[in-house]
Amino acid sequence: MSYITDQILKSLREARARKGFSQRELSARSGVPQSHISKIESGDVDLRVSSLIALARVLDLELFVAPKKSVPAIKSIIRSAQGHDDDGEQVVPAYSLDADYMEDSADE
Amino acid sequence: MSYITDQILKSLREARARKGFSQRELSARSGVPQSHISKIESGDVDLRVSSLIALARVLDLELFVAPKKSVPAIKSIIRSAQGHDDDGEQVVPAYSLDADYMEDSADE
DNA sequence: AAAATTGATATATTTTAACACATCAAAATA
DNA sequence: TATTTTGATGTGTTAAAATATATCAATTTT
Repeated sequence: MSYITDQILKSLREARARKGFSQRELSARSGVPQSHISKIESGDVDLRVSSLIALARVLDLELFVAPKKSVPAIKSIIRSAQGHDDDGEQVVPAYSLDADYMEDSADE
Repeated sequence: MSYITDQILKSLREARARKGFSQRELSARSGVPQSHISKIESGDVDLRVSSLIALARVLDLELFVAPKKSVPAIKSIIRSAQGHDDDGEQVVPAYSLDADYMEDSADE
């Protein structure tokens, strides 16, 4: 179903979205072809570590290996790192007072 | 020089050592050929993510992606996780009172 | 409405990881 | 010291990642 971890997959997709990169832009910056990025993000390719690192680099992510037992603590750290702004990049605002987009909407 | 991160490489080697597995035993448990493990540990192969995950699994490690800025905190957690025992597996004792091995020794 | 951008998908080719071996010197064990 | 185990290395084969390139429907933008 997916050669890669859900955590990694999710992080890649979200990080790209957060940066506002299209697959083509990420491709240009990382050197990985857009068609390949698409396959990677959909999880149906067993990519090489170098490819993963190349993408992570551009997305300001780092690849790791950690003892299983320290996973919960690490996930908590990651959560807070992405959560509220803190030295962070431009955090896309969930809403904006002077905007006139969003006629109406619901979820997320 | 090395397709993979130093952190990952080091973790793989140390985890195997900690568990007292030979490359052949790790091979048997993970399904990755011994000859390949050797190449991987010496860092001159751009392995696939599935291989890395297979090895990590056996070594009680997990593969991750984290925001660069949270790296220091994570490394600190990892350090303490490997450091002193804490719910940990069998931690190989540095010395033992009723043992008659180790005529003499020094470091580590 | 027209134009541009986006993610997904397809094909053909090249590159290389992964495999199954087998061998070897060095280190550990008997 | 003889034996076993270890990590490293090599060869040939196979499977699949990675590439370049092109296309397409669906959005998004102008």
